[in-house]
Amino acid sequence: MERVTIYQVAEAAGVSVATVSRALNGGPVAPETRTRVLAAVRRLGYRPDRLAQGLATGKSRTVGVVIPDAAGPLYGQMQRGLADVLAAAGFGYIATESRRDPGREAALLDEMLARKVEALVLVGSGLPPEALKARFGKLPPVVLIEREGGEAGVPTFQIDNERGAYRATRHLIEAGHRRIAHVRGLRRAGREREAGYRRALAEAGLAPGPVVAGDFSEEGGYRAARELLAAGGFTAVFVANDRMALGVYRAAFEGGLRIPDDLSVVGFDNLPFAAYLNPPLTTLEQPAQRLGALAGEAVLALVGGRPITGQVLPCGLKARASVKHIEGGTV
Amino acid sequence: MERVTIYQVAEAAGVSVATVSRALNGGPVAPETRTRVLAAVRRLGYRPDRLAQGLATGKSRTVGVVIPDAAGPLYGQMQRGLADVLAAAGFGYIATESRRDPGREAALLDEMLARKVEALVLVGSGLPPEALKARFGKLPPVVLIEREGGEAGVPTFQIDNERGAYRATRHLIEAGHRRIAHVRGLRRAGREREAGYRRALAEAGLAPGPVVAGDFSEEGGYRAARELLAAGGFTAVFVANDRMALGVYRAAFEGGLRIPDDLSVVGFDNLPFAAYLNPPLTTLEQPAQRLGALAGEAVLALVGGRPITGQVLPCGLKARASVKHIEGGTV
DNA sequence: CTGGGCGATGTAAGCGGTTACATCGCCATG
DNA sequence: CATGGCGATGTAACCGCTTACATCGCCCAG
Repeated sequence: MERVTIYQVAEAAGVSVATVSRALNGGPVAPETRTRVLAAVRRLGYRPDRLAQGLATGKSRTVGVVIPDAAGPLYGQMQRGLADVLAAAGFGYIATESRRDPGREAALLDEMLARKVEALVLVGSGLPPEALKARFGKLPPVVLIEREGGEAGVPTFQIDNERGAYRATRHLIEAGHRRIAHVRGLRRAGREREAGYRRALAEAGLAPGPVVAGDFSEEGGYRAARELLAAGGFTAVFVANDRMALGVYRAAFEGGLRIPDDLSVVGFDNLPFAAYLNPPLTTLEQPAQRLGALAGEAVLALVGGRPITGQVLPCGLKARASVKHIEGGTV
Repeated sequence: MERVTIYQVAEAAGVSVATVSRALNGGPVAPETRTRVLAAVRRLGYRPDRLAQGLATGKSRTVGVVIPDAAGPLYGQMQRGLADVLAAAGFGYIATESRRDPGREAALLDEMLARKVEALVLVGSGLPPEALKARFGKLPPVVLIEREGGEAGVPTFQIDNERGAYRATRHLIEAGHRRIAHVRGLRRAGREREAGYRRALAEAGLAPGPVVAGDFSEEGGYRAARELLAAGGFTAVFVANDRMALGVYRAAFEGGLRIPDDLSVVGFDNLPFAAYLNPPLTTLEQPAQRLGALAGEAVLALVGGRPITGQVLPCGLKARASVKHIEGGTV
């Protein structure tokens, strides 16, 4: 691969390499010289070597993204938002999965630091920032997405899980439900959604219905729902995510319960399938792509030395047919 | 950030930088010296700068991945397979979405080449290799996943869509169906699946039922199914992917048809929701993670100068309750 | 005893850029 | 007319690492 270097461009344009570099990076160059250089660049097909640039400047124009689990359905959207704003600014990114394994995560970070990433985007659960600081000493700027532990100067972007869950639950209450069960999720999102659920109930003077733990998977939702149905005593259930809601649908069907006539269900995430279930699932939409885009802008700000603060994004209720307005009644 | 360089390690260990480099990279070094160097490395927390290494060796230990659409549900799995084998070999990767936009794709490749990727993994549809060659001249080794145009020396890994579709259709035929409709997908996967469908039918001496075009989305499946149902004349339908199958479920329900009693359905992909639909959807499972892993191994082989050939992976039928065994009858 | 060979190590030249500093005209000013 | 200042450009050092080549002991064979 006969790479074209800046020297060849310099020679072709009849100037020095310094001038070529300046012409390319907006340094002080006579307009006429600049066009000559650019012409040579084009003619030769010159493309600056990012590695060499990085070595010389200490900047790699790369950001590292660490995510617990890339298989999540919303991750794709988030990544898209992030990638777009970064790419527009000429930044590349390297992304990797931590699999929720601290050792693995540390190794990934090590590798990223070796590649001189200019910023780190940490998504979801993982090593707490203090642990990182202890292990790695000085770190490049960090942006957190849906992750705890953002101190001052570490912008955190997240979905308002608590408020979303609150809205979901309120939606059920307003539909006339008085006994509302909950299938809980995992980790922080799970806790926050449960909190919102409880707040809505408390505010309405209602006792929390049965609450059972799930693991965010279809199977987990299914098992949780069976447990719930065995107990009975509720007319609606707020499920911490759509995948589990699917399991709930299944358990309800097997139990001979019709949704929403016998049981109303609200999910969370608004996955693509939600609108096409039978009945269509009422759920909360997460602005995942926007979350990614905001994080990307935060990265750019931080890299540019501008301070920036995080944000909590609301999620919107998608009311569909899985919730029934009732007068009374109990499973 | 006071980076520790190889010079500091050399000084601390009382050797020259060359020796440090050799000790680290398995060059000829006296055992005693090596331990001394490694001790210094540990003590100082030295971490080689990948950029500088890359510049010096011409190798970046990075591979570039281009994918049309990262939001696809199977992409996460594929990426996991790929990332794992790459990471185990000390390779990082930069991934980006082309959005099926040739201009964008070309720009991405340009950026990757500038970063001196040692190999390219091209996923799904995109610029044909000849176009790439014309635009970029010499390219690093390329591995194709689910993409056309692999010539000699360009290993291609793909799912056996045709055979999968054939199996799906056979499954319906064996269940007694004689009039089998098809909701077609897009691009190559769509064409291949349709081909398998037609082959199974032809082989069984059956006429292809109504075939209507879909776009792989729930909505597309829904619309296609409505069109199909308006025509009628079939007892089963093979849908080119699970998401569209969901739309078919919806249309069937709205049309008052019960699945599988009035209509049998087979999908493709085995997305997580498939097993939890009502009824559970019979579909074909794609070994996406394995596909990624194989591609990763191919990259490693190519980078190591070993030739390697592509592979076509079969997909397995997950028989579930959306198909009914029948004696006769027509919608 | 001496020269050759070999393994361990050091020296220094790149890799392809950026950039501090020096140089060089040229023009306005005193 | 000499001088200072300024914009455009060139020179060369440096970023952190790898590696070809030189050097240096040391051991063994002649």
